[in-house]
Amino acid sequence: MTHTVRSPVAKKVPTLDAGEASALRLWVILSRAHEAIARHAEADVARHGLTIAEFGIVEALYHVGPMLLGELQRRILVSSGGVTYLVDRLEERGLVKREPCPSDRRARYAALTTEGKKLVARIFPDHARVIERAMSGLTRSDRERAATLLKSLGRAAEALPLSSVKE
Amino acid sequence: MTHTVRSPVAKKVPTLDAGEASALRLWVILSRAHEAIARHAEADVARHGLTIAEFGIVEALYHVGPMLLGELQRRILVSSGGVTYLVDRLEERGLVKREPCPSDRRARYAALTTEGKKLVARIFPDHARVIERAMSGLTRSDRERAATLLKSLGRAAEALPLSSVKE
DNA sequence: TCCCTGTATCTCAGTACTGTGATGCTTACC
DNA sequence: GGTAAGCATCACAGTACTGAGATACAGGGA
Repeated sequence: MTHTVRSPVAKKVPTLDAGEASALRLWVILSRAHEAIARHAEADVARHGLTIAEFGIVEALYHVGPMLLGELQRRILVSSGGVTYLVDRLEERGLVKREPCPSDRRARYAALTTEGKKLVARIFPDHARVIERAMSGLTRSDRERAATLLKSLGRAAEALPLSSVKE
Repeated sequence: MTHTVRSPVAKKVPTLDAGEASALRLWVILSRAHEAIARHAEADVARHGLTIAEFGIVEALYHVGPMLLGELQRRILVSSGGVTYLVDRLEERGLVKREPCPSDRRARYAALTTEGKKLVARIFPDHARVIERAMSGLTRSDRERAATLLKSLGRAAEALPLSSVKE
């Protein structure tokens, strides 16, 4: 994914125009930046026995209140089986409980238990500090510039259908 | 991770200063953007029976030439067991072969087979187009702006030691 | 020469999911 | 009022890795 190619086979990819080159380069850099930040986030939540996805759930429930499992699924971007699995695990640990939805008997809420609320209240401030520290490579205004750009990028990519199978 | 909080428990996190808020917000946006692009990349390489990590390996070998397994590991950011696993799989499919390193008998090179080279030559141009399409939310100059910002972000985060265990 | 420390790769059990398909409840339309 | 269609949830097999140790070699010093 180097785009200043120095290899003997470089001539074989002459079809790379400047737009493609900038896209590939950004893809590599985006991946590495995400990976680097994710490592910090993971290491932090792992200290409390949580994965990133599990933390995403309890944090969402903490800040939004009880949510339908389907809402959680869309929010933290996991598969349908994934939410079930994650909520099962959090329920076993006594951090989350399931509750019936009065208006739709198909659906169920996930909500934090008292213990779950205490846990999030205890670890969230530290987590925020860890993320800020991990992001210390950018000033606050650069973070906002980056956020603006990445928001456009993400929104467009989410809206775009995956390129269909050709073979 | 909403930072304009609307929940009944919002008062419980008053310790979030503006720097932390911008960092958390960027973390969410970065994750979603990465996830959205990654879906396109995955869907594309999956058409050829490859994962992103496997594609990363053959692409690196294509553009750089034979590499030590350790070099590959650092380049595509997987664990040591991961490189072994990935190269094993690519070797089984006849895309990659291992070769001894003359100067160090512990080390081994991975190199593309003829078939591997043909595969990359065939799929890389399409892949570049898929990535560019996935990135169509940003103009070329915005991509470069984003790349500059993310490079700083990633470099700093990689250099920073993971926050140590406190309990 | 013989350690001793460091590095490269491999092994393997374990993990955190994903994807497919089934099930049960609800709503909409005949 | 029956039946089909649509969601939300669940069960389970499969997958792509990770992480911790084991093994083999390297290189410098006593």
